[in-house]
Amino acid sequence: MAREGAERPPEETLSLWKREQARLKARVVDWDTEAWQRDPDFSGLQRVGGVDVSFVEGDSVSACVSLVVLSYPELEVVYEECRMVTLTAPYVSGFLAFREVPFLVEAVQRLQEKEPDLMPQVLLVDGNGVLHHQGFGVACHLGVLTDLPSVGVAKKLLQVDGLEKSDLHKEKIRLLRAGEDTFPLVGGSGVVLGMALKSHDHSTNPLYVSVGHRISLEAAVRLTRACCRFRTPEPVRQADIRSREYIRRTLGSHGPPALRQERIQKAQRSEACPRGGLGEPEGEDRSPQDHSPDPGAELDEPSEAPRDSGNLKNRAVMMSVSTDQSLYRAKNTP
DNA sequence: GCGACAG
DNA sequence: ATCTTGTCGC
Repeated sequence: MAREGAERPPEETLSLWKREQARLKARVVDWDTEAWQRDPDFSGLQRVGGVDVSFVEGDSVSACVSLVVLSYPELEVVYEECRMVTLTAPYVSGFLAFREVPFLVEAVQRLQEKEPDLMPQVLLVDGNGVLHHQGFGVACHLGVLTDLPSVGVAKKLLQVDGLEKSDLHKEKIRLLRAGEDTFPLVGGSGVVLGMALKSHDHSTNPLYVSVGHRISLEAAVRLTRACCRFRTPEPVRQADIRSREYIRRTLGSHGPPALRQERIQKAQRSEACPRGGLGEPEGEDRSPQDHSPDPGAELDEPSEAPRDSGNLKNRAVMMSVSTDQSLYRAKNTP
């Protein structure tokens, strides 16, 4: 029973969502709070988390939420969890968090219960941080609700506050050389909202990095860069790969019958070319050859004093942050 | 009708 | 997000 896509919520709901974003935005800390963030080599950083949500084709409410934790600097997966969920809110640009964040928070809570020692010291999130309509994208949202440092890594530019894919913007992209180049994304107010980062020598489209929570933009970009083996940073990439794989394993024998045949042929084609090249064909990092070698508190008054995000005492803070379910449930037309 | 549109 | 085909490079 693949339920059909949810419709756009009424203005009343969007209004409530905006208020919530404005309320939580006050809790965002956009500077470094951890010692490792200031260290040139990130010494002290040992665990980087990544989250992603993949969807079941033909079904806009069934999805797989995955949370992975990679060791740093090895970037090897030390924790992984995939879980099927039923989304309650539709996707509306600017309100991605209301669709995904409740499940991401739950994933972090389960990690806290099962393997507290593996709690990541920072989360890389697929989406924007402060580079957002209300200055509070999904990366900020998740960061604030969990009180974990977080970074927003988007694959497409969200055209907000004067930012646009103008010819000038495209020209700046063309000028990015080594796979480490960046240029600032300056909003209309003159504030730097994020950085465009050419994460890979052979990738055309840059990543759009912005502050999520408890980290400076400088450290956020440096960290993202340090986590990139391919175009997308490994934590996010691994979360993506594994959530997709989970859906394949789970719905492999069922799912949309009409599409199964092609799915099989695709799988066979992938196996035909086991080793992939380095380049990620034109911006996207979804090519069959893209497989890497292995398959696989009260923050009301932010203090300048660095806190250890790995300190489990802070996790209690997370539990205290309410996630009013009604706010994350789309009220569609009666 | 046209442009926008994180995931 | 998801789907698609081909193409380049090692």
